[in-house]
Amino acid sequence: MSTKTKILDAAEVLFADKGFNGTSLREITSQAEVNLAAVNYHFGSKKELIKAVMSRYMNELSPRLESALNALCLEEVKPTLIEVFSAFLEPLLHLNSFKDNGTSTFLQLLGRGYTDSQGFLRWFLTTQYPGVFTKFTQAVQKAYPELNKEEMFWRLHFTMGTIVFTMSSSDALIDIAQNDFDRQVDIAGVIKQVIPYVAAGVAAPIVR
Amino acid sequence: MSTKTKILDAAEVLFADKGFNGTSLREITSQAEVNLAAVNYHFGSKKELIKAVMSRYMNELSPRLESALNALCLEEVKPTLIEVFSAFLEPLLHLNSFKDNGTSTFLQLLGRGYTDSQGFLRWFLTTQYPGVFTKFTQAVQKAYPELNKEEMFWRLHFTMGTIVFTMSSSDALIDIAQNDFDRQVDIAGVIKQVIPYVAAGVAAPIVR
DNA sequence: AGCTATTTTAAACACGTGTTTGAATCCGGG
DNA sequence: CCCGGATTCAAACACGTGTTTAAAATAGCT
Repeated sequence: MSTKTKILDAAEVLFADKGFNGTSLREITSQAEVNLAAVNYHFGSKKELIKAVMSRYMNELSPRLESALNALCLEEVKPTLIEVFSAFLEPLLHLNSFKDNGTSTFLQLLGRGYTDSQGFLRWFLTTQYPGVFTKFTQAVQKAYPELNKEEMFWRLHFTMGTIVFTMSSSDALIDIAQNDFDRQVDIAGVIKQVIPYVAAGVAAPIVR
Repeated sequence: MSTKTKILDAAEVLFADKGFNGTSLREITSQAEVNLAAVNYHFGSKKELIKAVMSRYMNELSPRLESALNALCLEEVKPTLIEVFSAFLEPLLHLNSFKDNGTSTFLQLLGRGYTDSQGFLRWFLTTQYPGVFTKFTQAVQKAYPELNKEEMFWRLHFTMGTIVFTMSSSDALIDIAQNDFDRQVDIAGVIKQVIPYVAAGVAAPIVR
């Protein structure tokens, strides 16, 4: 396995667990069993490494997600919000076959990216992968046309928050749930629980 | 104004903006115009300062919140979920008269506390202020008794995520909203938008 | 094999961090 | 007034950070 890959593999789990600022290059390189300088040699800087970690996942996810949402937009029948959000399920779970715990890791990274480092990652994602966002809002608009632009803006950000925040602490939550309710829970189970929640939230009656 | 207060005042806005790990004691003390060593003298350590910042808000918030939720539990009529979540409104907005931008700052701090520093703040809050959590779950249980313990666990955490995450990036979101929709938005407006969302989410049909 | 470009390595650099120290200063009560 | 505890202050400490350097090792090609 190449040094680059070893670094990316080690970095993504540490970043997901302890945040970008909370993870040092020395932790990453010793976990990856490579020299400290290798990060700057192969990636240039820590910031570029962060982008590379995210890109590896986004390049796997975004084509599948875009085409799933696209299919929804092209159908002649109006989709339900449940269908819109369910369109995320297959692409997200596919990350598990792309990498062990891929879904969970990616969602945790997404959560980190929103809060760490003053949202530079939000800028990175929206500028580098704009297609996902536009397709998504199109799909929601089609499912729930009564929602005006501003209401949709807020509800989609609430949804983003629900998903991202839940997933960024999903490991801890799953632990608690398994202890308290004595029941096997995995990331797919959490996602299936969250879909009705966000769908109902977006579909909430409009107050004006 | 006492040195202790000057430190707390400077620390809370920096913590809210850049996170706990992302804010250095030197930033805090120079903003507060006090000597660097004052933090360790008055609070002992940075960790204790974080706790002190949160406690100042929680001591203001928690009695009002508990009594509002308590009132809801004691009524003989079953409350709606909207009413349960609206119980948060007055206590939260009261923080604005306690301090400039108090509501926004506190919610941002809460968001930071969940993601920064591996959730030691979550431990701090749940152990130091358990009343809020138990009263809250009691109120929700009364409003929606069909929800079993496990489903409620997840939906309350989804709700927590929505609130906390939205608020931790509320400044950025409010900026975007004001530019894109040419409309004045404040933190109270965001809270009023989020209440129907989370109420609908918690009230979503149960899938078993 | 021999040469070149790529990669790895250990060491150092410059800086930022939280914390501690001990002297200087302030302030209230006898 | 003057003493003594509380507070402030500049300085230093010990350590961790991302990055850079230049030499050593490796790999690939003719």
